[in-house]
Amino acid sequence: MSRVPQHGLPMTLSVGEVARRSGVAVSTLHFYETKGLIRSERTVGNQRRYARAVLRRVSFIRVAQRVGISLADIAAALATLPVTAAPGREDWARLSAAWRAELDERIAQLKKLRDALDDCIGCGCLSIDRCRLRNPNDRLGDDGAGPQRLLVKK
Amino acid sequence: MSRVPQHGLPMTLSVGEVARRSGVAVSTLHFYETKGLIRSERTVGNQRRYARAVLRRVSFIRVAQRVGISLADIAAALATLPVTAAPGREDWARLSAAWRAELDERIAQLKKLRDALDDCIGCGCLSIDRCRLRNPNDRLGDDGAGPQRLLVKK
DNA sequence: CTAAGACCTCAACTAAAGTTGAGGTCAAGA
DNA sequence: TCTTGACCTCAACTTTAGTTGAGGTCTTAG
Repeated sequence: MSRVPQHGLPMTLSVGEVARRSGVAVSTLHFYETKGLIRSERTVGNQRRYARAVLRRVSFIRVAQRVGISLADIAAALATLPVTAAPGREDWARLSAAWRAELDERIAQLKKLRDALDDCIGCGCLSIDRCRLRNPNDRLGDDGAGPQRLLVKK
Repeated sequence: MSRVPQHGLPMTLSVGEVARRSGVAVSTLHFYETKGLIRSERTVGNQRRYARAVLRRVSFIRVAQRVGISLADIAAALATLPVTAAPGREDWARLSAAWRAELDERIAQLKKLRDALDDCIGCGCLSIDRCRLRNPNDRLGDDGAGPQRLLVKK
């Protein structure tokens, strides 16, 4: 594979190795690189070589995506990491904490939604215009004058 | 606005009325129609007229989208509704129950993720290759031979 | 009757997140 | 040396969920 120092860990990883270890496609790694989410050095032969830390970044990216955060936002968060060598535990912890807040919010939203749905199942009220699922701010039903507000805020 | 029978409710809604009441853009309603998510009759002058029930459908669509369900899946669910006039409460209730299951699953996933993150904040382990957040199946860390499995299953 | 505002269609455009392919280089084993 | 598999770049294509605009019709209040 690659030249390995005395002990057993290759110093750098090729794009294929990163792909295999992280589970994302090579093309995706290229893509992430164009988006500034990850970085690589090049060999004399112009091939990418990644520091092992890239695996952490990729993991972070996938986890964050899974929570529904856009690559742009993820890039912004990653940009707050020191560009210098290796981010410390506090760096990751800070980001983790930020994601945790995101997560908490999303969970809370989903729960509210689910509880509303529960009510709806009982009463069939998804078909009732004043349903609080549709109109969570307790505004009056859809025959009122104003525009109806939906949960979706986009 | 439109000709209204004795009592006060317009029988049908124009696209603009639906847009105002549902909070989605006219172009979006057109778009939903091309995707078969909603249906309309036409006036002699070729303008769309919607049954009031369309508001329910649109609400349902937005709520489902908010939960992260694709329009295609929503369309499939809506397709199980009777094409005949007005879906009854049981119809909506059935769909609601289905969504509830979806929701429950998503909430559970997010919670698992959050709990893992909690651990990570304590130990900074997002930077540690064996982190269970990255490797939830308790496979061994990233120096093992095989590909690393991520949470993201896509 | 006429002007304004709502509506119509259709095509083109956008953005996100990648994937696919063509055409060419690099590295390593037989 | 030769060939195979991994890499490289760059452009084009894909899907989802819409939005925007051009060019034209309807409807309604004044």
